Amino acid sequence: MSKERIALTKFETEVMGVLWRLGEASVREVQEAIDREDRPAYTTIQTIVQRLEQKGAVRRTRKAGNAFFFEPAVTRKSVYRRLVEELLDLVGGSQPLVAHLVETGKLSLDDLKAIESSAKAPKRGRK
Amino acid sequence: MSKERIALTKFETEVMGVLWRLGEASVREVQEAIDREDRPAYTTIQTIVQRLEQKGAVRRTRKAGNAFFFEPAVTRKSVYRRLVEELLDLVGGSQPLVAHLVETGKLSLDDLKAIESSAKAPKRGRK
DNA sequence: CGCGACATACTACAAGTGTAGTAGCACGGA
DNA sequence: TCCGTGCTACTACACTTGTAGTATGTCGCG
Repeated sequence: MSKERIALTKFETEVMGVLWRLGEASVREVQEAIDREDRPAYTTIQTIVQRLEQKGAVRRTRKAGNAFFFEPAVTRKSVYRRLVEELLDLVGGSQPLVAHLVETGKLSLDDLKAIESSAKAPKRGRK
Repeated sequence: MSKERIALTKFETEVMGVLWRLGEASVREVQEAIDREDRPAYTTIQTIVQRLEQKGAVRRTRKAGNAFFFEPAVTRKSVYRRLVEELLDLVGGSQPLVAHLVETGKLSLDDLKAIESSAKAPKRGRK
């Protein structure tokens, strides 16, 4: 279920990133996992997590002490898909996008080759 | 000049897209160029153009009749760079991004090859 | 059992964004 | 020259987003 119609903001996506990495985490853990000079306040993270919960992007799992733990309720892939689609609309397709990446040196030809081969190979892993 | 620190919203970027395509346009022309089911009101486009002007992303060129014409004051590339960088931060690099494109079928291996060769070739064209 | 520490739930708020209405001016045709 | 039509300048507004404070609850230690 949930061919998610969910739209996440930049910050929300960042928090999801932590959750995807950790699998499950408390608000405190999320805050500590966020690696930035100017780390947001605990309650800020809390708000974000709450909004994510309302949007159905995370769900509570268990309670330890008086703290809740949360886990992702949407897949990384589905969220990335939205992000990427939005960008593609803006720049006019993936071809131009990748070309831009190569032009600006963000992606080397070797990278491309690497991707090609791993794509050709039966791509083991979660479907 | 202007190693632009400008941040544009989605809609603003869309309007810039029109301007980059047309080179120069009036508000009316921009509105007509926007191809959407639910086309925004004329004054909506006007507001966006005004904000773009304040941000320094467009400038007035001439006046024809009682209407102004505008042209881009920032390059497409510089704007794309920001967009892409933001996305890359979120997804963790261009390699994962392109891999995602290939996986989800947004980009074919042939596309990759095409990009490779055009990148190897001295890339004729507007600089 | 009581207290302190930490968590939660709720509230707040300014800036940014999409969206558009209105008042008034100016250009060009008659 | 006068008028209408279209354009500009200004104003408005609700919703989102990032950011955080406060009040209150509760878990576990001593």
